[in-house]
Amino acid sequence: MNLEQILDRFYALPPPSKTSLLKCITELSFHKGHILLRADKIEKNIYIIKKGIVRAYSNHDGNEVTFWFGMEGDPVVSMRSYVQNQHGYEDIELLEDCELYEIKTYDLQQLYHEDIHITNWGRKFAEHELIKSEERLISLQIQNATERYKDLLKNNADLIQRVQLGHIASYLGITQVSLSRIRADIK
Amino acid sequence: MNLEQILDRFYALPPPSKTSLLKCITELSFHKGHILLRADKIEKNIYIIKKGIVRAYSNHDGNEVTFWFGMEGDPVVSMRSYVQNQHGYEDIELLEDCELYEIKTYDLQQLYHEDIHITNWGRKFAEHELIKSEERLISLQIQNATERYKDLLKNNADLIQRVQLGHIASYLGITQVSLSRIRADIK
DNA sequence: TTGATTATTTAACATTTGTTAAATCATTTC
DNA sequence: GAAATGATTTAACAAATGTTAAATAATCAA
Repeated sequence: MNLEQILDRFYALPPPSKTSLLKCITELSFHKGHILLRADKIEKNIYIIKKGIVRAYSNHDGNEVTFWFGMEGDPVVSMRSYVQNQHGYEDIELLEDCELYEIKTYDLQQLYHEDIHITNWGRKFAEHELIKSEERLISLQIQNATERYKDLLKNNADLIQRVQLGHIASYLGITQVSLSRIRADIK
Repeated sequence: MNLEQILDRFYALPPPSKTSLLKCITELSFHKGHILLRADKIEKNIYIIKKGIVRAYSNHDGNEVTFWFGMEGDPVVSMRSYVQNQHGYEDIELLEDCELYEIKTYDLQQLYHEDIHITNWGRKFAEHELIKSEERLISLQIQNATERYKDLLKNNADLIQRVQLGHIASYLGITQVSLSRIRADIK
């Protein structure tokens, strides 16, 4: 998926606005294991994944809890930095070598006050992320671990291939031992 | 809290823009037990609570799961209707007699394409809701039920006074019996 | 290829949470 | 205020998930 297609997914920008937005964006890449965003920092950039896979995790008295995965086309954002200019709750680690688009938050915020199309793009971007967050919240609350794992198998089969099961288990809110049991049961 | 204060919480609008926005808003009230939004409908309005308390719940093979409470100052929105013009996942029920501000979504969307200040208001509104959703998501995944109940006690003591414990238990993702045990334990 | 390292599964037992039913407490209505 | 209804707690047992440790499988580097 190329950058313009990704940007259009949120909101179709007229060409001059798209040009302005593209000016804030650069490409870069990092190796597997790199920590892209840190919980204790106010992050100055947001990212979109061109290639690769990442996870967001939070430290909870000693053990890491993975609560999000990002893949090709997904935005990678410390929301608290982006929205409230405060440090966030998550570290974000690259689980593969990644190619990323980087957007400087400051430049983007400037455009939000100059170009109503880009403001609407930013609005749709947040709304899009909000829907995803709500859907995940409801699935966490309504489904049990087995159902959530089956959903993941159905909708993100490649994720399970590309990410080690310890992270998947943590994402599902269970231990790795429990996930092994679930996998054995549904065979 | 009056309406202007509530609107300003998301984004401080210049007076002419605020006037435009206020034109889309009317007041109304309903009695306890009224179903304000329905999962199977595309909702045409969004609401802000002036007075009262509501819950969002979803039906999962027979039993209701409460996944959100709204109180004074909170927006009440079927996000899937508002963002994607599709029916949502939740019914919303009034747990007390309520006074509400009603905003016609269609009028608001018009303004999003006419007035950049209102677009920024709408952007901040979504971003604000996104942060709340992410915080809840992380708390659901990181904390156990006892910790979440203690947090609720600390941050929303009045909620526990105003809402019956069956709904609170469901919101915490446990049974009412479990919640009773937790309450007995932490005494 | 082989040995070392890392990831995943399995087993045994402990703890937590769910289920059902009954008991207690609170609220409403006549 | 007594009876009836609804909400909450308690008890006993069942099911699910966690914990620890060992066994197996997969991957990597010399």
